Amino acid sequence: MSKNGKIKVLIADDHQLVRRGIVDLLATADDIEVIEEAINGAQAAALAINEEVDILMLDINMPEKSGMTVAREVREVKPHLPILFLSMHEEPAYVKAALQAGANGYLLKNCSLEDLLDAVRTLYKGNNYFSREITQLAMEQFMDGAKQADEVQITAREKQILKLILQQYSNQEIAEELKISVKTVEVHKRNLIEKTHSKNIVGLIIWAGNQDFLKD
Amino acid sequence: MSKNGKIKVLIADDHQLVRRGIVDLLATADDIEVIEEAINGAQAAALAINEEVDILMLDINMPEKSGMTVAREVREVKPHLPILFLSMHEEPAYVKAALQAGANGYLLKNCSLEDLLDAVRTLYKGNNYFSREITQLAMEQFMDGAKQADEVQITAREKQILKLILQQYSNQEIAEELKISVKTVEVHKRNLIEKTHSKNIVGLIIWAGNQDFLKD
DNA sequence: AAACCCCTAAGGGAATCCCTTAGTTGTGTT
DNA sequence: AACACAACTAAGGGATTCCCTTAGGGGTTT
Repeated sequence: MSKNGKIKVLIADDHQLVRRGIVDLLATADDIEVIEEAINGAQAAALAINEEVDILMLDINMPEKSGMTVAREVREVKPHLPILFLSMHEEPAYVKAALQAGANGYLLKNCSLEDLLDAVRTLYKGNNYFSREITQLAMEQFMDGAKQADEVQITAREKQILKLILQQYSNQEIAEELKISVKTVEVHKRNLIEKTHSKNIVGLIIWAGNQDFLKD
Repeated sequence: MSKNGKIKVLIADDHQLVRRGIVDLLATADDIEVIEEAINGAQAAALAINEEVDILMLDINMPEKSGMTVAREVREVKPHLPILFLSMHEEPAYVKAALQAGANGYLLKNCSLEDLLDAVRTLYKGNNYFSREITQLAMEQFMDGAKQADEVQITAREKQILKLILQQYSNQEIAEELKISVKTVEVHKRNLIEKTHSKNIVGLIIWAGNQDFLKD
């Protein structure tokens, strides 16, 4: 905490209007102050590591470095700095990725102003804060996740083949590229479709579109 | 214009933080006032039609009704009301869709505060305003668009079939659903793949993922 | 060693892809 | 009215992929 006793917040978001909204809002709280604003991931990581900060508020989609990457980097240097993700996405994939990156909180951008203040204060106390929607989501996943134990595990080979599929390679082209038989390619493809509970390639492609491990 | 001579703005955005940012910003200009805020598309359309408004500021992605739909509806009743789109997306598909819906302006959410004020005043004077990035985009498209004349025109039938494909229907299932021959379904499928310059279904599905006319 | 997963691969029938050809309908043009 | 044109329909036929079954080799876990 700084000399004046306020919670020092670093905001990273590439949208000026969003930053503006947050800054103005936090200004209304006399126990919180925004000390820095970052407009991209690289800047966010640098500031979070070098400056004295109590809370790191991160947008997920940023140029240079994604929020996930920033979080991972900061975690290595300052493992106890609370990181609050602010995102438009409530898809499970995003939330899970954020948690794996070490998030202490995850707020949707359509949250209420009170939620945001609550989140900052809660994180500052060392606790986690997740918005209602995310908590709800986690509960649902937990519920039928107990039965499914899903989570779709893709092997390295399958990932490799999936990437080629997404580049519109035919089975034969994939076979040539990887120097294996067309029949083997068919098997991998089929396994991918089954693992993702798809009915055919279409389902696989749609599923792949919602995965972020392919976008590295 | 209202009695006090200020430009009356209606803001529609489902993210409270974004609305807050815009409202606070516009409050700094003494020739502009925000008279209404809508948190979804349906509300935005109703307010824009029934209230006295000078500028309609629309987010593209909103629950209930998308910004595009709102714009079209408002256009029918008030053809001269300036509509300013505020979006995170600078993909050509979004910008084109906005223009077709009758946009007078298109701003990216990472625009500067001055840009936003400029945009409101320019639209109020009856002119169009597009941010630098969008203008740039339009110029590029215009340049090599002269050669390509692209724009992918999908027929109603093809759209109908594409939606079924995306639901993982097989050719046979589509044929039964639409009461046509499997051979005909194959033709439509093939035409879709060619129109979208895809090599196979995979390309079509990926292309479809970037289209928003399917998400109505 | 047995059980298990991953990668590899083949056989064979069903489905889809890909290319060609073509009839019907509606719409707009001359 | 005659013509052009695009959309929708459909079939034939070879190439490719899908789908299911079976199966061997290599690596890890129990």
